[in-house]
Amino acid sequence: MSWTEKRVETLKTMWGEGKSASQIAKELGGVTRNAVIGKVHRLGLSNRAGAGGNAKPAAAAKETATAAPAKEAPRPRAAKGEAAKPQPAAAEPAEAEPAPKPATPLRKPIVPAGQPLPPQPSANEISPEALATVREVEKKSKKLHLMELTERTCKWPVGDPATEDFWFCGLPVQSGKPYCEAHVGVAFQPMSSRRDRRR
DNA sequence: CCCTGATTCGC
DNA sequence: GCGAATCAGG
Repeated sequence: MSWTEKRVETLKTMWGEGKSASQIAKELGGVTRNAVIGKVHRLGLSNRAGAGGNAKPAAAAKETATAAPAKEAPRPRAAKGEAAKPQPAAAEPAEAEPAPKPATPLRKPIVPAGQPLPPQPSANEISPEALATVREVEKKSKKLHLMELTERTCKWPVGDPATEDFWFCGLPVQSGKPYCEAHVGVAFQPMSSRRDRRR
């Protein structure tokens, strides 16, 4: 497919209407959203500024270069069958989580027999609302076992690690975080009403 | 995971 | 000029 005047017209119109590149591509057919975006840029209307006068040049000057002139990153674009992969490799999500964890680290779910149970993160020390939510979610939890956890399953521990009544939430995690929405909510609580247990 | 636009560069 | 691949963010 080529960019006939008619197609370009449709593109301009839709883009002007705020339609997404993928929507436009779908409408036009025979092109991908990349093609649409590429065309949009070439037409100089990337800014979403309706055709005509561009009152907002912007575009350039981002935060890429910053204040490090000495260390210019060339970022050679690997193309088709050429060049190697300068990619820094993906990170290992299963390990190392800087996120504030509940009282029970999932480092080692196994608990030596005869040990006092670690405080249940879902038990005390959290707001009533959050607690209620967690309780709710626990019902829906997938009850996954350690080996069943993936990068995108909630790793919130539920139950007694020393018994069979132990599993991980397993619900879909919230982008990035190690937990599902509900558990992120309680895990990232700004410690405050953390009333100390008299002890 | 889904999605979005932005950019680069071989073609 | 084109657009896939990639990057970057939601």
